[in-house]
Amino acid sequence: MIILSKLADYGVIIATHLAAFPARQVNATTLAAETRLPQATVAKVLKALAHAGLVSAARGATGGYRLARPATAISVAEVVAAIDGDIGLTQCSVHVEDCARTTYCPTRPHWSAINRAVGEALSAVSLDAMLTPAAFIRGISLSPNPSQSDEHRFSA
Amino acid sequence: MIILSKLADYGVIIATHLAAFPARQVNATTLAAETRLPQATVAKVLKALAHAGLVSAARGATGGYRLARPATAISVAEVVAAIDGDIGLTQCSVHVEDCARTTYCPTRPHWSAINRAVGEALSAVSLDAMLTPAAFIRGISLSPNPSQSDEHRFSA
DNA sequence: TCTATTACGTACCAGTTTGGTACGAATTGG
DNA sequence: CCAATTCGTACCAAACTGGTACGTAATAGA
Repeated sequence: MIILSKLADYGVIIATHLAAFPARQVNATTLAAETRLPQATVAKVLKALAHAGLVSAARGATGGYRLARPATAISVAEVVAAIDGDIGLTQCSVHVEDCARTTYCPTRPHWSAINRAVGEALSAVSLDAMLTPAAFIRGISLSPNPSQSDEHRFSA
Repeated sequence: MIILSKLADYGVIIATHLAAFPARQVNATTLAAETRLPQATVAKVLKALAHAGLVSAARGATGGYRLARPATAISVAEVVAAIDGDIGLTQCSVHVEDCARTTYCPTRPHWSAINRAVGEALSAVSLDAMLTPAAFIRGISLSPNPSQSDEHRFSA
């Protein structure tokens, strides 16, 4: 199962790329080329980020985007939420009223604890941290071919 | 955004329900009625759980399903993985080879730490724990209308 | 001040995945 | 031998995601 949508993944890549050059104002086309992402999709992601106030947009001939706040003050959770909406484990976590089993479902109250753990994991990492070498976060190999490591896959 | 698929959510509900009556062998139709879930969907979920070895299926006239292991020895993560597959934050977490940006994408190594946090959050909760009152896990209100609480929603 | 260039923002369309259903094959107890 | 029950496969519909195209707004230069 994949937790993050492609767009949310792109959003983190784009935001991190912006964080790498804080003072620069860059347009969507250039950003797309530098990140190797489709131009139109990048524009769509940037729009969502701008709407959430994470990046500021300047129009006109010399316009472009830049981060609205320092990279240390923007968490991955914010970027993901800007694109995919609030984070919730189950349907009833986000739309409580839609669940017909509200009165007797025994499992529902327990999701909140797991929900919180996920949210905190995403909130704990800032864009700035995404730029630092991975080794600073955990003992992750920086080998050229990280697929040798099992770190990226979680198996029960 | 919703992290768990509906089927995975159903899977936890069904597995928890089975855990509530450990010795009983029950068929899919009865299980569907008791959980208020569509019969055909329950059968599909049970098939996935049986395939993963979490429940044992008995065929024939007096057949049915039961947990293959004690409820304390089955984690929510296993149930989810049985239905939705391995847990991964991003596409490249599960299918590393599919990512064309492998060589220069700076964000990828960092996902593993978040991945691990999510996996541990799901692994830490057993089916047995899902049956105990929520208050034992965190200070969650047990009021008849839990929607009054904000615990279920995570906002950045 | 006008015009042309540049880029943002919105609306629309196609593909894929997920959720749900129905039918047939196999197995066991009476 | 028959009936009941489950497993397994194949199929269909709906929702969502991803991608594209077009219109609108703003600025720089003349």
